[in-house]
Amino acid sequence: MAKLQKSIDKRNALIKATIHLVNNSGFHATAMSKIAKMANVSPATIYLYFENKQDLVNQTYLEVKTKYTDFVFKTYNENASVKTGFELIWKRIAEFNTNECEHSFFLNQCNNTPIIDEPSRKEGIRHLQPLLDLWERGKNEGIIKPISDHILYAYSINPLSFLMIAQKQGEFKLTKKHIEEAFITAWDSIKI
Amino acid sequence: MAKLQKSIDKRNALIKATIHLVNNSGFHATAMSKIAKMANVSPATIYLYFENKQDLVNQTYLEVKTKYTDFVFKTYNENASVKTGFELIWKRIAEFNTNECEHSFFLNQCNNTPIIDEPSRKEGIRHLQPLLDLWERGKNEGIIKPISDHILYAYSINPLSFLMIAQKQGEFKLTKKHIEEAFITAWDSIKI
DNA sequence: AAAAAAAGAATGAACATTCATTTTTAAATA
DNA sequence: TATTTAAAAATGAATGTTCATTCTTTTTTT
Repeated sequence: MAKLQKSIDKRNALIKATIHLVNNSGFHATAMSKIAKMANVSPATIYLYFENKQDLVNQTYLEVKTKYTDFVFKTYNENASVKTGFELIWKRIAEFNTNECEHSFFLNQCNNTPIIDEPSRKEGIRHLQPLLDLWERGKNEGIIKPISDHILYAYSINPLSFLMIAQKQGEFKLTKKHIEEAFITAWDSIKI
Repeated sequence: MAKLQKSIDKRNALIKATIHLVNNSGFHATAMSKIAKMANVSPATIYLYFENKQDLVNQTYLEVKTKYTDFVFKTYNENASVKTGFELIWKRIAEFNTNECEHSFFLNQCNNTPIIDEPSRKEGIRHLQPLLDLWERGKNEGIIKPISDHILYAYSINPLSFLMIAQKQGEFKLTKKHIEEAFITAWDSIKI
């Protein structure tokens, strides 16, 4: 194993452990020593890869968010119709929420609590720019309601996060049928 | 001032301080000594009112949740039509989210993170029983989509929480006009 | 003056981070 | 190729701080 690879493996193990522990106990209840143990390194080693605990969580957040964005737009095609384009993106988001539940839950926690530094979180929903552009087009074509992107997001995308959390908490099982119903509901909420 | 009243005042001050500090720093980053200072009591005094920190937060959660539910159904009338009934409840929830932002944010944090004991959180959306009953009626009348209550909630109620958080984070200003647009969107998402 | 409530200081545990050493790596030399 | 060696990486233990909770004393109430 090459030197660089080994380092990356260790860093990845630390990030994975951070996600898991922060998800289940929260930021401040997660001790560096526990993260170290789960990643099979010494606590001191963490500080070779990250400045401090806050830096570790900030970097984890950025990494997960990038992974999310990449996944979501992987299959997107700008030439599709507004509805088809929306469906492509929406279904990928749903897939990410279902299959990468830990990542998804972590992102949510970061977005809804004061875990993360303001600067790291401040970007808002701009990382979904292609979706915002699609909505813009939809508004121009008279297909999408002429309302704030935040409201469009709140009604068509954010509900998936709630369903994912409800599922994690065991209140609810998100089946394929539910996903289909949810998509129709999402579209009904933003279409004219 | 009667003895009992004084105690209640002190307890309320503690709960208020807890909400404020947990909102801005999270549960584990909020020291009992800071809560005490903000409530103008000694740290030791907290333990006359609450068993420990976890108990303080659990009780705060239950109290805020009760306040929320009471507020939301205060103006509700079971005899109204499904759409009117929904509007009555929805608008009250929106009002609570806007006017009692601190309470609302606190509830959200408790629902989306591992702050709260499982038993305290486990109730799910059942505290909104009159709304669930209304939806049941709406489904029977063929007015509301015949889908899971969790999905109905995710699309018609939960978005308000997202908008409230976006507002708190300064990304977005929730105006009266936005509220109207959001209501229409909520109804569009669940009506048949 | 006895009981209840409240206070501030004390205690002990947990934690983030750093320190002093050891182990590993890989380049240089034979 | 085998051996040496200096640098890099990793470690476990130590450090100093913070914090929840408790203890002892003081203040307030009745």
